[in-house]
Amino acid sequence: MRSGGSLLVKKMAAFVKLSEPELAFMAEVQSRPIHLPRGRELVHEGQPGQSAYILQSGWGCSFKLLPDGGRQIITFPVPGDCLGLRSMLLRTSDHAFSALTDAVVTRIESAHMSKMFADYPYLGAAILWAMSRDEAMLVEHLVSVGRRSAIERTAHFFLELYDRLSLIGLAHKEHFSCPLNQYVIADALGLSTIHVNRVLRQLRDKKLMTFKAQKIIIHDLLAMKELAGYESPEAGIVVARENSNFEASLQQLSH
Amino acid sequence: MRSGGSLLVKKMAAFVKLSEPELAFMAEVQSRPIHLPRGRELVHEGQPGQSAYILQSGWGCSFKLLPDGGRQIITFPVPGDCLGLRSMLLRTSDHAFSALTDAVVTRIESAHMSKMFADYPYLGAAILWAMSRDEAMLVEHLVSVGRRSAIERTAHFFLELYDRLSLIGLAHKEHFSCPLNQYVIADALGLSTIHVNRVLRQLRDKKLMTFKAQKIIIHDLLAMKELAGYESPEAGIVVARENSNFEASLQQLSH
DNA sequence: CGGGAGCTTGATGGACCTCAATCCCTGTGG
DNA sequence: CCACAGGGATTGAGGTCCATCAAGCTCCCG
Repeated sequence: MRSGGSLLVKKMAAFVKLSEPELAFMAEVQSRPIHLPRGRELVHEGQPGQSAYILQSGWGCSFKLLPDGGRQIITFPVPGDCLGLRSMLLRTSDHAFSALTDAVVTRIESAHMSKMFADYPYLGAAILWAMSRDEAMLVEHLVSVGRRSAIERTAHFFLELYDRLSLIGLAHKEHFSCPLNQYVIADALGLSTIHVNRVLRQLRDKKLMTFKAQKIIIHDLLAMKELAGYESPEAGIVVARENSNFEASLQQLSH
Repeated sequence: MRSGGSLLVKKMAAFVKLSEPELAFMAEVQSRPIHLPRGRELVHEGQPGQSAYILQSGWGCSFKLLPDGGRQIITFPVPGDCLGLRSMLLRTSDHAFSALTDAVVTRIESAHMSKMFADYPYLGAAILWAMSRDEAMLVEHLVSVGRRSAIERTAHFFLELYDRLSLIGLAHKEHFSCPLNQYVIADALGLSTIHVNRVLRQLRDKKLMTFKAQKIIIHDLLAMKELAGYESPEAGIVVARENSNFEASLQQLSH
């Protein structure tokens, strides 16, 4: 796998094809790999002066804690995802990030990030696209928690995960490995652990999907989508490149 | 009120002080005002080829509909807020926007938006800051719906609204006008109308706040925050300007 | 063999939803 | 000036979904 950003680049390539210098730049701006043991908190809520990170391998979760000890998981970053882009602009991080498995990240200094916007506008556009995509997922998550029943919500969650992992080549046919336990799933979906367990059994009984031994098998993709009201995200738009300025890249997006 | 963007500029000024040319640019890129009658849908879900808009006056809601007829309201844009920034980058809008009162918006073409990033990096940074701020509110919304009880959630919602309106000068002391009805509040908070009504009565009985005749009066701000577990957002960071490139603006943010 | 992490199942209760009805206010038209 | 309609707020009764409490299970690892 070539140097620059590996899985992130793979994901971004669904949006815009990157040139050799851009790939080189992506490789150059990343710190050497930082290894996180399972359970390590990389970013704390309220921590000031953040950099951004790229998750290279392993899974994590970003979350907020409540005064009563409750926890809401915002998203589960998987390899190729960016962390903390938002906290670069807000002064402090508004949420925490913690590794769910042993993981590897690389850091990107905010100075490099701004150089990227200035000198490699296509990269900047691609990052904005990735941010928008994440935000769209966040919206969908809100819809789930606000308006979908426990079983719809759970089905929707795994379908989304399936699509995300497919994009970076970590899902094969209708199965993929998933190192989450029922506790963290509950905290993501706004349910109790026990109810998550019951819902998973329902899904199994309905022969829709099975979650066992860190493996997800989707038995009936169509019926799952039907149940969850799931719509696949738009396929990526590979932007044709005629010149390399940011203006053009955004303009093309709107046509 | 001077030309360029009025309330949006006022909001952005909490982040970075804008120069005369920047203000002029902001004024120039906006279309003439578009008047929307109450109830008009400006953007439909799935509509392709979006522009961004600035809401100049009136209130609206952005939302997603579900197959079963349910609706999840994502946010209530108020004057000075941007609409549809995200849908400029994703090919289609992932949610709808509808005017809740008679409203006025101006449009910004995506070509202008890219020119802004290229030629007025401070403006670009300010827009990214505004996007990040919106996303942080979205996260907080998710936390509310996922993990807070109905009364906490409701209290939190009005406190956030209070802070947002204060920022643009639309709240005075502890009261502000609020053209929402219990139906839309329910759809935002993931509750039924009836339950919203009961919760509002509880808040009234506890002498925390009153919602009557389109007016919110917060009687006990401290107790409200205590109940909701509410934290005010960081005060804006007014970035000192030494030069006008994007790199510097981002660098300064991280210190 | 013991212990711990995670999964599973049952019983009970509560928060919130649904259905149904009434009330209030405002605008409208005869 | 009053009747009426309609949007919105309010209240009650009953039911459901999901949380909480409590226990037992399985598997892995020391």
